[in-house]
Amino acid sequence: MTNRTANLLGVVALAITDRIEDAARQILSHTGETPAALVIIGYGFGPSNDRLRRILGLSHPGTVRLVDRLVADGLVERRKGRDKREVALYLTKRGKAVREKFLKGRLSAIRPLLGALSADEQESFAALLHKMLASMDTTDMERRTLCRLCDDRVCSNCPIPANKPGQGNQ
Amino acid sequence: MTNRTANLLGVVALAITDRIEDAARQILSHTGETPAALVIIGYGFGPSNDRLRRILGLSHPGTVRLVDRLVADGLVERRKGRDKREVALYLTKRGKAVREKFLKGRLSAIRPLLGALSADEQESFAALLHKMLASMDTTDMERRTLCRLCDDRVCSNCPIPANKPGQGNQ
DNA sequence: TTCAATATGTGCGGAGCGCACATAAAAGTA
DNA sequence: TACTTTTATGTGCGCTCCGCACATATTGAA
Repeated sequence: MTNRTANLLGVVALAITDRIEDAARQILSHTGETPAALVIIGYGFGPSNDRLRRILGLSHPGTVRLVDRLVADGLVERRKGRDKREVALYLTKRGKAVREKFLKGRLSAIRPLLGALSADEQESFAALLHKMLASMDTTDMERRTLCRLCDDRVCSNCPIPANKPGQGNQ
Repeated sequence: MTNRTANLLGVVALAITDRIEDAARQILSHTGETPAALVIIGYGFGPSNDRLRRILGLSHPGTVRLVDRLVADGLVERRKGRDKREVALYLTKRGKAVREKFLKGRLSAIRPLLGALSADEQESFAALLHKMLASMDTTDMERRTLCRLCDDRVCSNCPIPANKPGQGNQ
């Protein structure tokens, strides 16, 4: 009964995204793709507006306005990019702190659900999740989109590495 | 490494809700809690505005406007409730068809991810999900909120039954 | 009968986003 | 070099979804 399993997975997914959104709301004053933007920019490679847009899956103007809000909140700063056209986005000190808080909050929102499983069960569970993710055939950009809320420091042996050799850091 | 597992689960949850939202967008002309409203009302017990509100986790005015949109689209009709105050919400024929389409689309959005697992693995996976959900201690209303997108026809042995004996159907 | 509780609805505004358009810079082409 | 296309950013405008404050009608309780 794949459908039964699919339905259960749907419930867990909904429960978790609800919880993560709640956590984000308590930390940030903005919702939508704001936390994702914070995570992506926080990798420190200075993404352009356009690069950020592709990862978040937003329209271009939507991304500009999102960055506007982050700048207004003092979380992000626009620096000069490689071109005179491009901007390069970086987190401010405060932005880094908020990002940190969100990543912690996200894991804290998820962890309780795993508490019901024994250590062994958690291992099997992780292996199954890993297998599911590894089997998705996605483009490089889609992988970054999937991982737009990830805390990469706890993601050892990432099943969907967006960084292929020779591509640099993001 | 609970955090690693939590992170993996977060990615899968995000992937699935993204896919479900995409599916919903192709079927409905509205987003947000609209699909959930359709599913809940579709159980046919004629929920009041206020009851719907509590399940969806929206404000009261937000719910009124949501129902307004559904009525305008010809998916929902407001009938007389038990009081002269209450309304009783029911799906129209078209509403039922759209609900059906959404539920199918939702499962279709989730299923591919399970395709990577063998039948045995799916069984174990379902058991683990079941255990996680069963362990959550939630109120009756929170359970309905969790299950607000569920297709209850494929959910045999529900880990979080919102219907306790003697409570009727929803 | 008076007052609180319950249920619905409205006026208004804000957040988040997309479309159409404008502008600047870089890259390609004649 | 001059012209055109592509790339990257930003603006004007409006839409959707939603919440707060407020208004109204009905029910129940004192």
